[in-house]
Amino acid sequence: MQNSKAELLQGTLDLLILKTLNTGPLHGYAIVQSIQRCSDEILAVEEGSLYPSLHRMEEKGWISAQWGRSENNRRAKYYALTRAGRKQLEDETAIWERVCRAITLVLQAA
Amino acid sequence: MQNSKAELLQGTLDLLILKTLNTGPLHGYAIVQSIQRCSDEILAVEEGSLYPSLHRMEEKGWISAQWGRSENNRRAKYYALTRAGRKQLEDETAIWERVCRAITLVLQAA
DNA sequence: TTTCTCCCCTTGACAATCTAGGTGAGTTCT
DNA sequence: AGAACTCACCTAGATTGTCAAGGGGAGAAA
Repeated sequence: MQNSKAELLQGTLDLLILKTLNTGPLHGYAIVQSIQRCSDEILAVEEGSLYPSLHRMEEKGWISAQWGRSENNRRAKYYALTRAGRKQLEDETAIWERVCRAITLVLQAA
Repeated sequence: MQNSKAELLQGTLDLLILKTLNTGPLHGYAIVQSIQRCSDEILAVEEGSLYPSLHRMEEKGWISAQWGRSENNRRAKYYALTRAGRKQLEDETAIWERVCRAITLVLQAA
């Protein structure tokens, strides 16, 4: 419960990463920047959250990793969605929409 | 990550409870039912989550408790929003809307 | 009197995130 | 050439919130 600093909703990080990778492979550092940019600088993913999440999802087979070189000529690990990952992205998106709608309903109750 | 069973988004329980109490004092059992009903049976609050949350918020001064009798003539602890609780409700509602919008933005990105 | 529902509670496990570090390689500045 | 900075990776430990799984008592209903 920080003051007004941007935090993640627990449980949404995997979804955000999967979605970010949906447009093509990216390395970790770029994923953070992409999420931050796409969210209007509201969401800030800490590296201490990012890498454990990436490793979890790789283990589960949702993403695959491959070493390469970044645009800045630095060694970087590129992550790509697998078929299972695309399925997971669909599922989690549906769950998010469902729960988000439910919460909104409660907040709009008389 | 259950199959399709309704879960809470971590971090939203306090908000849901505060909002539910906004219309008037309720006892714990009734809070659960109210959230469930208002959310179209999507959100199910476990008692093992509810009571710790209520006690946390009482400790923080957002709600106050008072023993009474339920509609069914049973002893029940009624919780009511305090002034600080109303403020907290406002704040958390704003944060939710902000973060919810941010996530939606990411999910809608090309 | 047995059973059911209502209503309260706690303990321990678990999962996700954050804090706070650390590494190394390439680039830029002085 | 050396220093400082950025990019990009990583991990250990603490913290937090939720869930699972219990338990108890009192009123109502069978």
